[in-house]
Parts: sequence; C-alpha cells; structure tokens
Amino acid sequence: MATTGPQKPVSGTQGRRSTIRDVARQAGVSVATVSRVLADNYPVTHATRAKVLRAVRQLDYVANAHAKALAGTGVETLALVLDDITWSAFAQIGAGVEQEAARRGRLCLVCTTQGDRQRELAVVNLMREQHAAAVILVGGIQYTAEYRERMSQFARSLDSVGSRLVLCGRPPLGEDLPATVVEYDNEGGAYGATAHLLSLGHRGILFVGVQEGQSTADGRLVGYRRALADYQVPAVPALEREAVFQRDAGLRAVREALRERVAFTAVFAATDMVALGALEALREAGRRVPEDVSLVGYDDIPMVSELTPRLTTVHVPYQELGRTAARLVLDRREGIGGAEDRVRLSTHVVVRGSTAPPPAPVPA
Amino acid sequence: MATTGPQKPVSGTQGRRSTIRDVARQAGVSVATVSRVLADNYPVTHATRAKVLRAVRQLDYVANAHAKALAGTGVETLALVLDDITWSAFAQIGAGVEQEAARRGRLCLVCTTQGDRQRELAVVNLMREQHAAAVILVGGIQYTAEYRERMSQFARSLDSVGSRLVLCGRPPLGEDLPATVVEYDNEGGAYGATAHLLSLGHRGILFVGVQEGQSTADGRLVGYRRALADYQVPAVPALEREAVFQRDAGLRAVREALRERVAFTAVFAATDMVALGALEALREAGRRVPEDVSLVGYDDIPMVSELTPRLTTVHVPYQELGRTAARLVLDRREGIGGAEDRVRLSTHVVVRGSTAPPPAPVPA
DNA sequence: CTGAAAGCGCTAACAA
DNA sequence: TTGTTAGCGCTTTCAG
Repeated sequence: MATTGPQKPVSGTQGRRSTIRDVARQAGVSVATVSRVLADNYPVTHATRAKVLRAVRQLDYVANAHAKALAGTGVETLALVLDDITWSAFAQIGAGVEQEAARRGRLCLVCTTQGDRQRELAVVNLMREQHAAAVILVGGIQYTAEYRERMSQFARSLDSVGSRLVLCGRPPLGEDLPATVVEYDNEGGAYGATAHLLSLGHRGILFVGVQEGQSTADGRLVGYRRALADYQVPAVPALEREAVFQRDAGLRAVREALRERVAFTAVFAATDMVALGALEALREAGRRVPEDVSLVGYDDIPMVSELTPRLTTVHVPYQELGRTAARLVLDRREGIGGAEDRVRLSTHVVVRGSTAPPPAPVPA
Repeated sequence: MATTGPQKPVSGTQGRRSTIRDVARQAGVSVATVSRVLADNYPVTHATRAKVLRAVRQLDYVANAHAKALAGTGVETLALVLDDITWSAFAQIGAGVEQEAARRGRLCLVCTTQGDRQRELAVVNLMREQHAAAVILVGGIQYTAEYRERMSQFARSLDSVGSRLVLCGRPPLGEDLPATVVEYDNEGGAYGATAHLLSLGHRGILFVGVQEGQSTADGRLVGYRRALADYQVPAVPALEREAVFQRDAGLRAVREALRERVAFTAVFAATDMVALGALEALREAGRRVPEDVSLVGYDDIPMVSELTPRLTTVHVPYQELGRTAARLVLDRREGIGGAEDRVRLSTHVVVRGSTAPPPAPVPA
C-alpha cells in the first residue's frame, strides 16, 4: 500500500493519512455518521457507534485540525509573543497563559522576537493568518508615537478578523481601541521599594535602571521619585543611573557611581538582574550588603531568594498576569458577560536580607 | 455592514473576515490570479499585481492558514511538550527549538504537562490532529516498560501521519523505532563532577538525588559510581541520598545526612536546584562552603554563577539541545540527506568557587 | 437514525 | 497571462 503513487521524499513508513472517508468506508457508514459519532452531538445507534469507533481504532484515525478549523469547529489558539522565553519573568507569564489555555482546551503558540519590532509585526500578521483567538504581547516597550500607531493598527486589524490584542505588562493604549490590557502596579512597586529604604533611614538612594522612554523603566523611576518627594528627600540627578535591564549594565552603572564617589547608602535596582550586577560591583568595592549598603531589586525572580544575602525585592505576580490575560480573552470569547478588558494586579515589597538601616545615623 | 446577518456574541467591530474571493472581486480578477500574486510563484503582469496588492491592502487581507494547510501549502508547526516552562533548563531548550523553528519559518506550539503522563498522551494526539511536523518531548522520565510501550506507540502513530517523535534529553528507545533522539552526555557529566571532587582529594562524597528509575537521576548516579570505582573509592550506600530534583528535597536530604552523622567532605547534588537546598542545609549546620564542605551541582542554570560562593557545576548545552532537535527534524523533512536521527551533545564541568580540597588531608 | 451534498478558503491543474 | 474548476477533510443542513 505504502508504495503506491508518487512517494514523498520523507522517509518512514507513513502511508496516506487516513481520513474520515476511510473510516466511513471501513465501518460501512457515511462520513456524516462518522462525524456525528466523533462529535458525539447527535443521536446514533449503539451498534453504528461501535462500528465506527472500531474503524477509528483500526485505522488509528485522528481528525485533521485544519479541516475542522475550516469547517468552523476546531480548537482555538492563543498566541504569545515575547522577547525571550528564558527570562524568568516572561517564562512565568508564559506558564500562566499556557496553563489557563490548556485548562480550557486551547492551544498556545509561542513566538519570540528578541526585541525586534520588525519581527513583532510579522508575527502579528502570521497570527492573524492562523486565526489565533488572541495575540498576547508581553513585556515593556519603548513608548513612542510610532509604537502607539503600530499597536493601534494591530488592535484594529486583529479585531477585524475576530481576534483580540492583549497587552500584558505593557502600558495601555487609548480607551477606544479594541484591546485588552493586563498590567501590574509597576510604579507602586517602585514606590514601595523606595519607601522601604527611606523608612529605614536611607537618604542617598541610587536608582539603577534609567531608560528614557522604556515604559517599565520609566514607571519604576517615577515611583522612586514620588517616594522621595513624599519623604521630602530631594531627587539628585547623579543618583539616577542609566542601565538596561541586564546584569552587566547594573555592574557597570554601580561601578561608575562608585568611581564618581557619588554618596549613597542604598541601591534600588530596577530589576533583579540589575541588582545582581550591582551586588557584584559593591563587592568589588568592598562594600558589604546590607551592613554598608542596602540593596533592593524588582521582579522577585525565583533565584534571588537564594542569594547571600537574600534579596529584598518587589514581587510581581507574573504567572497570575499570564493566567489573567488568557482568562480575560477567553471569557470574552465565550460571551461571558462583564469580562473586563483592563486589569491591574498589585505588587508588593518582599523584605529579605539585603536591606538594613544605613551605617551611620542620619542627622535629624 | 457590520450589523447585517446574525451577530456573533463577541463584541467588537469585526465583520466577516475577507477572503481571497473578496480580494479578487475588489481587484477585478480571478481568485487564481490573487493566489498567484500572493504566492509570487507565477508570472503576472505588473499592472495586475498592483491591482491585487492594492485590494489586499484596502481589505487588510491575510490568507487563512487553515485553508492553506488543507490545500497542502501552509506553515509547518513544531510541537514542544514539557513539564514546566519556568524550569530554567526547559526554558532554554524551548528557546533553542523556537529560535531554530522561527529561523526556518516554522511555528512553535508549546504544551506543558506538569509531569502528568495522561496529559502527555492527550497532547500527542492533539498534535497529530494539528499535523505538527514533529512532537518534541523534553525531559527525563520514569523509564519503565510501560513507558517504552507508550513511546513506541507515539513514535509509530506520529510516523504514520508523516510526523516525527523527537526525544530531547530523554533516553533513546529501540533502534528500529521511527524517532529522533537528541541527548547530552548525562553520565559523563556526573563522572566529571565526581572526578573533579576526587582529584581534589575528597573521598566521602555525598550524592544527593537518587530517584530509582528516573532516567536522568539514574544516569547521574551511574556516572558518580563509575568515577568512584575508577578512583578505587568504595561506594557507600549511606552516601547515596534520595531526592527529587527540587530545592526542598535537597535541603531535606542533606539535613538528614547531617543528622545521621554520615561522614562526607563534599556534596554532589544531582541538579543545581538540589544544590541550592544542600547549600542551605550546610549553612544551617554551620558548615562553610567550600572550606568545610565542597559542593557541586548539575545543569549550570544561569543563576548559580551568581551565588556566593559561585557554584561549581556541570554545564549542559540546553539551548543547543533544543536547536539541534529542531534542526534534525527540519532537515529530515526537507529531505536533506544524511540527517542523523541520533545526536549526543557533550557536557563539561565548570569549576567555580564552591569546590576546594577537603579540610584535613586524606591519609595516604 | 442515516445519507447526500453544499460549503469553509485556498491551491494547482487544465483551458483559454 | 489569466480564468475555471476540482479537490484538500470536515461539518451541517436537508431529505429520506
């Protein structure tokens, strides 16, 4: 059998994949009957059903998902688009999305962009082709007019094919756009972290992670400044250091601040990875954490609770973020009334061992 | 327009999704012409092409991937099945698969099973329906007869529909089965780690991570024992401690060994997560690492190079593992001759700060 | 309760 | 160079 007709170049024993028609023939019934048995949504005699199921087993038949999709049935797919799945926070969001999708019988397509916005565009269109029920875009972005314009188009063009744009951990667009937003209290977390340091008595707090226009970085900087203002501590430009959200950047930024002899008794790193770099820079300089300098991170990625000292940081419910994104979009699809399209989860400071009062008491 | 006909329950402005027929009408050509312009695989007048492309833009048309798939064109999909995407090693494998898939224009479906073998079965069938070009199963397993049987069926039933089973970081099945295997030198890594400790002078080496029948754990235990044998150090049952591959298990196992006053100067943890637990147990007991006790992990997950002390461990090229899995299976599909179906990547010890000679010289 | 047949949207002969 | 049309595999009226 397998040697009939033009062979495909692939090796293996596979013959033609059996179709519903093969099953029908084998069972001696019509394709409609097979379809009914398999869908189990229509009355069928016990005997007929048995014949069909036997044929299905004999032929090891599985339906063709594409044909089902074309015919209007078919499993829905959620598309997840992120920079890099190996980043802990993203992996957690991904896990949340996948779990909720799986729980509700959906499939999950994952695409990474490595920060390439060109590729993001290609991916969104690809997902439109795939009839993804939703496209979930994850992670902070450079918030420009161009960005807003692009997202608006994404939102509209997905909406026009019955799909939905979901922004997860990204700032919302205009109210009028057909998009779902799941964010977390980014600024609030930074406020809390800074306030924690301030209430310990710190006054010179180095903020590491300035990135002009990067939504996540901006929000954290704003939270930092607001806390300073509330404690009547003047913001000092020299204390606000640039750094992309990676370990090396944190290392360099703190080294530089140290070299410049900027006065500080605490470091607030805009992400845990940056905090790791900061920690190393402090060690190099012989500054002990937390005895000499306190250190706070942001994200609460699993590993930082294993550090020595265990890192004080801001917990973000990333997995819940992903789960919520999936839930919102699936609820809406299922017509569950009152499905919100804008949710903000809260963040909170987790105090661990890397923060303490400053070494010398602050003058009153 | 949008208000004509029976409304779907979903909100939004989406009307009917435009099809190739709409584009044809709008451009005043036939559907075949549109198809040709879009596929760009056939001569078409410049003028005609322009008309078609304009219509495509006006209608914001994208092809229906399911229809393309049914018709035999269509983007292939790789299915990745793993326990939990938040585990660093798995995330890295996933990143490798996704990158290679994307590079070659394929899509990547991710399903997690949380270790549930029942779900694994369901997922494999689902992937068969989806016409996944391959199903990549990731991670160690309980190597039983039942397992072999199940995998054999997976291999055959995927093969029968022209798909391919790929085992990534799992032990191979029989030679005769249609499956591709990408593994790493699991036992060799364990041998190397143990030999490193032995050559430092350690003789009492606690192995933490025994799991009867778990392929990865078994391999590592075998490597450990082989190194001991090669150094003529007798294997002591009390030094081989059970622990699943998680932090808590490592913590408990080492605590217990300490409580039992088992004599050892080094700990070989079967995974880095286990090593983390071991580290904590040692600290609790006031044992310094590496001055009093040396510690080695396995996996080289990113965080362990940030610990204090930085962890000596076995590096596994997880990302490369994923990339290779994707490459092999795609090469084979593209009929690239000589695509192997069995690859083993090598591992190596990364010596960092958690290992040192034992405190007291060993009697000669 | 079962079957025949008309699509779903696209591609690829085959004709013109 | 372009158009017509027969599938791809499944679901779902509509008849029987």
